[in-house]
Amino acid sequence: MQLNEALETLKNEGYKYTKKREDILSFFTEEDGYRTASDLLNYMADKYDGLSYDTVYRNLHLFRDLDILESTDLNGEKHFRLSCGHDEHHHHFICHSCGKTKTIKACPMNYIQQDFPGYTIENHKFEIYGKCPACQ
Amino acid sequence: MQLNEALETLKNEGYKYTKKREDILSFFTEEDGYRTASDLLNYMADKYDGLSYDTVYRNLHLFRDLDILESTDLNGEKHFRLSCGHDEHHHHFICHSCGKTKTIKACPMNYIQQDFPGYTIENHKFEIYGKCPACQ
DNA sequence: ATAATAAATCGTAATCATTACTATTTACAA
DNA sequence: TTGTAAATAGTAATGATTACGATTTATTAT
Repeated sequence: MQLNEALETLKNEGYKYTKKREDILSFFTEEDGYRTASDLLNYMADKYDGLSYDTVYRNLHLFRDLDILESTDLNGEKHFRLSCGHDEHHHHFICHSCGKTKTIKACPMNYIQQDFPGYTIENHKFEIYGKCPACQ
Repeated sequence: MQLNEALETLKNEGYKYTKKREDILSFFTEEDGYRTASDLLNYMADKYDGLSYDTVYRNLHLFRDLDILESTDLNGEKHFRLSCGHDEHHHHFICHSCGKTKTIKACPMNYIQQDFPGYTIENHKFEIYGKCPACQ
């Protein structure tokens, strides 16, 4: 997902353009990997004095609802990254040191759907955690 | 993991027996599935007036360190269940309505270890979420 | 261009889960 | 039964997140 594409999505869905929204999106297009609300607050603090929590969280949740961002729970804190929505279904290795990810193409769900008769499967999570080569 | 086995582990590791610890363990042996600290507090409140947060969290973490319990992050809240440590490696379907689990025997890690040269893999998580037959 | 208005943001407080800490109590070993 | 380290109570602090009235701003209609 690119910055322009994300801004386009916002416009198409009837949301207003603000410089803050562009900067939030820039943060995620520049940063490659999972980042927290607090990472974003730090980044934005350089440019804006007294940015509201409300603004940060409202936009993070809006962007996630619009599939511009995706999120995962890590150590009791939500982490966000640019959505991979357009790519084919996959999962992530996540470096617990730098937050960067590597795509896992294999998805175990293909093999085991039939093992759950009577169950409603709503979603699933497959993540590998460790250190990437750069963080060794 | 049974109650007696868990109490035995505590004793062997040099921890003291208390009725509160037994009751906490009973909660998890009676309840089959993932439960939160707050679920446990509710259960214990019936028997103990003014049970301390410290006691609940300290014991939850102790039990997890001793592999009596295992935990997972769900909706920004830690959920605990009896450990499946002795069984062969597996994962869980988790019912988001009642917290009960179903074992998933297949583990995708077997297929993809070799796709991460230069990476240190520390752990992984594979969970399926949905509704179990009883909660439909 | 200007005014109207709905959306976005600010400033701040509230909430929820979790952690921390001192004083007191208790299990257990000598 | 007494000494001691461990466990707990009572409560405050912390960190992430949510909430909300007041104010500002982007966009639409005039």
